Amino acid sequence: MPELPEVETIASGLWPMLAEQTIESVTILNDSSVEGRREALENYVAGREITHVHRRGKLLLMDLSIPSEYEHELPAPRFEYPLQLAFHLKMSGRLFVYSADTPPARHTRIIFDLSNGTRLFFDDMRKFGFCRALAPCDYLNWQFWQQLGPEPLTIKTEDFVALFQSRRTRIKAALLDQKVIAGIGNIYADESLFRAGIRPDKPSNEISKKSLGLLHIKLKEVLKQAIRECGSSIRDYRDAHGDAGAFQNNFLVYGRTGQDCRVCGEPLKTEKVAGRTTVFCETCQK
DNA sequence: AGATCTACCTGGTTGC
DNA sequence: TGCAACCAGGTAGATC
Repeated sequence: MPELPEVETIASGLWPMLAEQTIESVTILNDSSVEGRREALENYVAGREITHVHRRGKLLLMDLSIPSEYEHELPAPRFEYPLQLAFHLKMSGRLFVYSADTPPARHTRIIFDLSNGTRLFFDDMRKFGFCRALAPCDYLNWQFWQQLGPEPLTIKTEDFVALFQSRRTRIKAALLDQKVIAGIGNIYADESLFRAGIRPDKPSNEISKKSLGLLHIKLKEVLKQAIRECGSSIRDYRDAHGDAGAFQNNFLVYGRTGQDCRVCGEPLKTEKVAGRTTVFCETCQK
């Protein structure tokens, strides 16, 4: 289930394989895997070169070249954003590059044929993920993009603290809310709250500035370590090379319900918070 | 405003 | 063994 570190890993793994490639054609095998204007994906993408592959929150973004002879056709504002492909992998989405003769797999939803003869597959067993082609004007109509919160790895700690001091919802719900902060999912919410010693169900505005500052430090530590270890692999996740990550070996709470806390030895508790399975230590988290 | 529930979807696991 | 129920996950939208 790709969160920020997994999407970062996939983006950095894909970029060397996609650099300088032109998308020759797009084949849509499942309609619901396309979000936004289908004709944008069908009509604007073929013939473009992939100029960058990167990440924003949990979105994987591919910048595409806009040949200058077409620039005048693009509605204003023309230059706020590039022409992009945005992928949200949700739980089971994967991106792989295969050789030209590779047929679609059982769960392949979209295929991009590339100029060097390889093809980019967007596979997604559960069909929750999507690909969206965005002309510069399309960002205005995409609520999810417009409301996406700041990046946890670049926001200043004082700003991070302010985000959470002003909300009455439970801290875990706030961490998972992409409008508050981008890129955090169930794994890294639980892991960072444990490391900061904060109960997941504690009202956000009742947590001291000091604790919120510590949460930011621990969140960044966990995200950076996970990126170094190429993400966490549980069930479906694989990176762009089909390889598993290693950060799951560092989980202190996620998926460890009933097992002993690695710090105090008490059994870990589980509870639903914000509708999500949440694991924490009643002794270590206050 | 915030909490809770549902929908979306599939395959693996658990329980009878 | 067979089959039903349940679970995981991120986000949107409805309802209280």
